[in-house]
Amino acid sequence: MTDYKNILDNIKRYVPLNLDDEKQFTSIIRTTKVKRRQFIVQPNFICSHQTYVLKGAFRSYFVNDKGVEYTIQFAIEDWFISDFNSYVNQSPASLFVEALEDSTVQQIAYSDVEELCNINPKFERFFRLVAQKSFAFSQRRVLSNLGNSAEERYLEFFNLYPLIVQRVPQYALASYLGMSPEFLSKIRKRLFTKS
Amino acid sequence: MTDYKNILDNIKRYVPLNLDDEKQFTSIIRTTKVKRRQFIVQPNFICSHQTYVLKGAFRSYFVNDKGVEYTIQFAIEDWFISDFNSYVNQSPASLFVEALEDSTVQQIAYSDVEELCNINPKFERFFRLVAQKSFAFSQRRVLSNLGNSAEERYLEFFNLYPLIVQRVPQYALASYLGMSPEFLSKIRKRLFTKS
DNA sequence: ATAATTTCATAACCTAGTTCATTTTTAAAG
DNA sequence: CTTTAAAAATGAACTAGGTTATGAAATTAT
Repeated sequence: MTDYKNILDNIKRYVPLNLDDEKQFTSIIRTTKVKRRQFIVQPNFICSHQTYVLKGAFRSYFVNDKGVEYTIQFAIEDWFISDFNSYVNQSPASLFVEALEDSTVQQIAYSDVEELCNINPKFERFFRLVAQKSFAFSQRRVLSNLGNSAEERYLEFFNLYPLIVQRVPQYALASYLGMSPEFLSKIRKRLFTKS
Repeated sequence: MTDYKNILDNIKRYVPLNLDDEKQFTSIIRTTKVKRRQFIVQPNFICSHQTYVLKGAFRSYFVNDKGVEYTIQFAIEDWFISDFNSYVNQSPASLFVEALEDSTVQQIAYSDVEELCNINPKFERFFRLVAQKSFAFSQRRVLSNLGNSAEERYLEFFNLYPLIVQRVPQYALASYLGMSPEFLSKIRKRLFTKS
């Protein structure tokens, strides 16, 4: 008995769906469980699916040649995650996408999505609106990285996503915010003793 | 006698267009000339158009409360530019978009674009693909900012966009790359005297 | 429970990049 | 042309944040 309500509600925030539309969409969903520390995307493999998080938490990250990690995205309930560059170009991934907790996900394959978009413009529209929103969001992150100090970036993130801050390891958050874990620790101490 | 070939070719890199499609699209284009230093988008005004650069150069940037500028994007011939966040949400802009040279642009209004997408799925698809590509690109920039030193970021940009480097003022490039103009000057000297 | 492994905190030292002030060069506008 | 303004170069003093190292706490697995 799989639960499609969450993901359908998510889509309906962008486009109205009737029962046929819903059936079309759910027919391409595959629900899976993923264990903590398991990878759903790995470098050099093509990221063939977009993953919707029904339950759990994930992060995507890049590892450079010196072994340093850079977190690109977190995803908890009701978020999509993937190596988006690999997904849209169907080219080899450069990121890891790893479960931070035991999770349940709903996956949709690239080819199914493209076909669905072809036969039903509502979904074409949905994915356009999502991509546009994602792009606008990413630009805000670029700006935040350019214009804010480490402490300001942490505070901004904390205010936007208090739930994520509590759920992900500190080193992962530091690597998302563009600072060393030691420095994030220092910032937190400073803020804590101040208040 | 306006030239629509460039912008149509640009679209046709993503979706095939027949003569009717082309007419539909060109009917919503408005061509204008913009003088150097003129703004086509300003903070607090809604960014009602997307702008395609037929001839010339632009940059979009944010100015913080201390008056420091942060460049979000450059655009030369065959690029689109706007305050995308303002455009997609039709909310007040936070960026300036300024002509760096005397330019000719082709603009399309938000409402026309949305209507066009409604009546012709080809354009819905085009804008989806562009938004997806833009998002993937922006994520790569985030990663470059996180993982590379100032010199590496400059070299990466130089290799990708040698033409832009030659055309835009150095302080604007520095503010795009996330470093002070003084430091960019130092980097260039270092690289120049080395080779 | 308890051993093993991750994660986090703390501190001393270090450096990439900033800031500020001044000079030189380049480009815009009469 | 020549005047004026904007942009770039240079260098000295400074700092935000990184690096390295070590021990303490939490989690996780046995």
